[in-house]
Amino acid sequence: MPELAEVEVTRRQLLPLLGLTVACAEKLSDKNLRLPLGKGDLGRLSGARLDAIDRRGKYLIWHFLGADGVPLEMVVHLGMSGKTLLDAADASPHDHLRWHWSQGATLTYRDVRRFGFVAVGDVGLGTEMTATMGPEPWDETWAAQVAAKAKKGSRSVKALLMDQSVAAGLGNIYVCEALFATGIHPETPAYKLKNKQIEALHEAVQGVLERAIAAGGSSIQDFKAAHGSPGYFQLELKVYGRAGEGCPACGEEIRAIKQQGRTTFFCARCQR
DNA sequence: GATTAGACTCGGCCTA
DNA sequence: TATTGCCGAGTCTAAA
Repeated sequence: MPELAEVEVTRRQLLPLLGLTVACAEKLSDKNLRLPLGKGDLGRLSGARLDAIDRRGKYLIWHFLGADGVPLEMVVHLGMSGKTLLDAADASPHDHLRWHWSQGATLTYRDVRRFGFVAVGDVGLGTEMTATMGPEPWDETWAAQVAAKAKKGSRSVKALLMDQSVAAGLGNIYVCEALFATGIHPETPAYKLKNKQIEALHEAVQGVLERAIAAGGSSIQDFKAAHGSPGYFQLELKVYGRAGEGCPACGEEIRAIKQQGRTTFFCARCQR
């Protein structure tokens, strides 16, 4: 559940926990996540009341008031395959952490590949961990900030947008989709982009993410019935994962290439 | 030409 | 073989 849209959907799904207190938090697995939890980190959460959950890029920042009256923070990154499950209906060998809350609720952190992590610390941990991150998609200065970085380097627009210090929250799927929506070839050197193109990219990024969040949100409604993963699979992706299919705009075959070790999907006729 | 800082790419982390 | 992400190591490049 990796890119900004999925993280935001996850955040909204977790809001019912606000105001609840952690009875205890436990480790379910000996295996470390990307960052190992410090000894006693989970213990600090016992008796802590959850006051807010914020998102910055793909990071979730949880604000607690500790049992001793001192505020603390928990930072969660879902990596490639991390999920947070409220009152998980099943168990998995990939369940790593569980929080037991007042009023009987439980939250499970499940992560097959373990590229994600959970960290607990003092106030400011979340800010510290996201200090070098670029603007959020709904930041009015997004285009200006991205343009400044685009003019500096020599790399492709795809690589530029994938860089979290340039623009927060974008990943492989939504970068491919936003480039398709604006008709920009993914291998275009970033410094060649016109300001108008970057402004168009900003609009496309917002549109794609808004639709993805809406799709994820609506899929939560019928989640029980669907018994499937919300998000991508219900979202109408125009090019991502569609190599060999016809472009929805012109019918040209959608191509897949590798950039920075990641697959890029695009239409060579629509994107130049 | 040699040095250096910053930009950039790539492999590895994991599992199915 | 593939993969929604990220970071550190190593390489490249522009500038002084």
